[in-house]
Amino acid sequence: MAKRENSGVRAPAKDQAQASRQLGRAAAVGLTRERIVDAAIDLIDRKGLDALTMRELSRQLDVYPTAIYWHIGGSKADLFSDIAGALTAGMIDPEDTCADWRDTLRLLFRRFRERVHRHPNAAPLLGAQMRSNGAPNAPWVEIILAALSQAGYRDQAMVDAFNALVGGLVGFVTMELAPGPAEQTAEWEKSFEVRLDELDDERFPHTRRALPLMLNRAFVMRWKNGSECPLDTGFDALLESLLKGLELRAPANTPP
Amino acid sequence: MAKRENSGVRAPAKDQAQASRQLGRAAAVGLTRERIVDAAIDLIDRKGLDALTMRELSRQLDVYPTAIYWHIGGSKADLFSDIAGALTAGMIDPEDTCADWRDTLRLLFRRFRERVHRHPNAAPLLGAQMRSNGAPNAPWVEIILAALSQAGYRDQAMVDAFNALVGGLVGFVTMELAPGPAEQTAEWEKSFEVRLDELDDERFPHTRRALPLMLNRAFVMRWKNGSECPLDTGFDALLESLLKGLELRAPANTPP
DNA sequence: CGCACAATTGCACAAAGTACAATTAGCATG
DNA sequence: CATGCTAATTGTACTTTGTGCAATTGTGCG
Repeated sequence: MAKRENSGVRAPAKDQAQASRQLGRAAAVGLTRERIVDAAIDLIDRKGLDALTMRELSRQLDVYPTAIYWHIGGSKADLFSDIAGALTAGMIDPEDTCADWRDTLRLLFRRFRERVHRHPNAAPLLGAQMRSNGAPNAPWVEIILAALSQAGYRDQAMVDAFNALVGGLVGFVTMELAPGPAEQTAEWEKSFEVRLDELDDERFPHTRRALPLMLNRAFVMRWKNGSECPLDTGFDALLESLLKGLELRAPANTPP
Repeated sequence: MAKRENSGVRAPAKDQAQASRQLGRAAAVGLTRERIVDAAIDLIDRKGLDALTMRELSRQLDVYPTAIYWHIGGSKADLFSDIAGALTAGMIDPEDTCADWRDTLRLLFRRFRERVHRHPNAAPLLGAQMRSNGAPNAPWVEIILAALSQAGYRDQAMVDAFNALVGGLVGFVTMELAPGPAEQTAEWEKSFEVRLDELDDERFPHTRRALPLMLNRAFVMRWKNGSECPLDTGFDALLESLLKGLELRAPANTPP
């Protein structure tokens, strides 16, 4: 089932520069893939990813749910794809390269993280979509590869380094913004502090010592979302350590 | 709504060492949190995360859906929590430490990845659950912190390094195993190769060159799942680079 | 003017999460 | 052995969601 064959009537082309002709409220004509995706992102930002239902989305657009399907094609998954595409589109422009490959990568991934943090509720989509939007021509792929080439990487080692960078850094952000089991606050914090006191000083000395610094500021030790409590310095540590490591492990060393 | 107050009858204690007394098929007595979670994991392994519905699960257990609720408490999210807990439980035993802190971390994260790869369909749960299962006493937290201490890290720098390690490596595995927009194969591969030929050699020279090595072996350039096409060497590159970087950026250097 | 097609309405259904009351099973106690 | 009390489960029923499909309207072109 769900075989998406090119059956007769297809969704309109993506680049229809539709005349947004004057419309009273949102009646007969408007409703583009773009408008749908924008509304979807807005909805996700305001009410969370779970609140994005076809019906609610259609309500926002003042249309019937099935009208949306006509534009985005088959299924809700397609909408997700479009959303992920819209969020990553134009994230990087190919001219943003520095003399030093390290600076190029810093710029690239810092900007990526900053952009994702602007839509924290949509983060799960991005992480999931990292498996092939089918865009081998993404400009940032070329940028990363060029930087790695400059660092002295070739062939398989270059691909490995690429995966290390993308998987590690994008993965970090995905986890940082990962949604949790919904709502818990006061009662939860309480039970956490209780377990804190139960911490065996013999078996967990380091954990015990570091705990004040880790509460809500480290993975597994937090109950707040990464958008409320960002892990800025952790991300920097990952980025800088990774760059340092890549530099030293490069087949041809290039001192700063 | 969904306020989970301690209202009267609660779910049974987690440690009920229930006598699994002899039961014909699965009628009156059996049905433990443990049995439910096991069946859920089995279902996820066989049919994917989306196939885990309360109704299907209840069918597997030969019970009514609501019987499950009685055991796991309130909602499906709680079941997810339990599953994530069961998957990570006993992953590491506290005695697994090596003389060199680098070896300790290698052992820890390699084993983590291996364990997650045994249940690839459940990977999204793990990533999401990395935000506080409410387990500050997880043995592996202590192990990591101890290793970092051995490496010369203290206080905030230690926490940052902790986040870098966990976020980067766990994030990598999460992304590696991220599920995609379901089914696409032949038709897809075709359109991918077409875009390959369209790749502008002027603008994307590195991408073009590396492409044969990257097809299904690099993020964004693959359509297969990470369980079909694991990114082994990429993970190793991340792990080793990160360790190298952490070593060199440690407040107090410790040569190998 | 009318016809083909783009865009949307309106309905309808199956599947899923889960609340709620009724019922049974199992054990401790009088 | 009857009698409760609570643990465990059965039935039922309601709501929300994704989505298929036929009917309907709007719109530009010959």
